[in-house]
Amino acid sequence: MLAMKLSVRGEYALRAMQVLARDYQEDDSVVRIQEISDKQNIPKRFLEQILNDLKSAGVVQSKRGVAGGYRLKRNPDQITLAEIIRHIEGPLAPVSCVSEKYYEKCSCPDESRCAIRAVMKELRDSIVQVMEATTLADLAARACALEQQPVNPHDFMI
Amino acid sequence: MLAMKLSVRGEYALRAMQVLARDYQEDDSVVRIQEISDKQNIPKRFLEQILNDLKSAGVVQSKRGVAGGYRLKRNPDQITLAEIIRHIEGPLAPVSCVSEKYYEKCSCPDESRCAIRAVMKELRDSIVQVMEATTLADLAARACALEQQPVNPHDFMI
DNA sequence: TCGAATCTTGACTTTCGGAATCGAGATTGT
DNA sequence: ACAATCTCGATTCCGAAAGTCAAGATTCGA
Repeated sequence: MLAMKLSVRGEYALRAMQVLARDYQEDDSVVRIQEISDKQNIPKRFLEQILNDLKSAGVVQSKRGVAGGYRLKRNPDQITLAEIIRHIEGPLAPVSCVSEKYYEKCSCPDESRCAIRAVMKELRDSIVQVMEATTLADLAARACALEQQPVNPHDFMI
Repeated sequence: MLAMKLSVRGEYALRAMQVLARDYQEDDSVVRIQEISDKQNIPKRFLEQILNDLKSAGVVQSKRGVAGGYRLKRNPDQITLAEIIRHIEGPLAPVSCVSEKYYEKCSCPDESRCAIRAVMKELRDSIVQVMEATTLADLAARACALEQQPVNPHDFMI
């Protein structure tokens, strides 16, 4: 019951893309869906849906048949977390009356003078800031760095 | 279908608290639930629930009977948006594996070395930052300022 | 050419929580 | 006493998220 949470779907998408980012090579090597599913504990059928969405969004491409699988369509440093989440879940804005492209009127009496809306816009900006600034390449790099470290759960216990 | 959205419940809570903040006086004047409901287009019965939650959370207090109603329990500058949302909706973290008080293990293979988690923690921090920095007094002040301005929808069209 | 491994597509089911409603009760001021 | 108000718990309603399924299309290797 988190206030402003990412859906499971969105989380899976990020985790799957992280796998592809780490396996990314210039040639056209692909990763099987089963492998992603195994590595990340994601239900395979569900993952299919997600990868399909990301395919039509132009984030990944696929290869069918026996040696088939998925790969990123662009270099990992050209794909931001914001792009992924926007395709999988929709706008990043916390309320739809501050969304750029998916604006919807809210039920408050005077939106143009709504102070809450002004604050929500600030919030939106700082969310977008983080998500646009982080690319899949960043993610892969951080994952590598973390792997070098000794196991110490408390390092990341917040 | 917003990615990291506030629930309607949370939005109503903020709007209701804004009303109380603007009406706040040192004496113990109260605002009827009906009045809040009217001003903000919030279903009355639903608002009752919300105000009750905020009452047991110590944010508002109530007075029963004919001249009854609600008022803030503390000065508006002592109540942050974070506090309200946390009581109404729960932790502000985008994924529960980065929540301070409501931590839950996630399904990823190695949480202590999860790069996504590290980014989500950053995101969490910037959300918390905005929400803790804003008090109901700020909200009321901004609302006042906005009311002085001429109507110009595009000023706030994002 | 056949068959196995893989992606493709769309529909389907299930589960769950958010949103909203309701009724009966308790309290207070006049 | 009575009317206005808050109080509390139960209940309904609904849609979306999460997960499942079946049949089909494509590719590669034997």
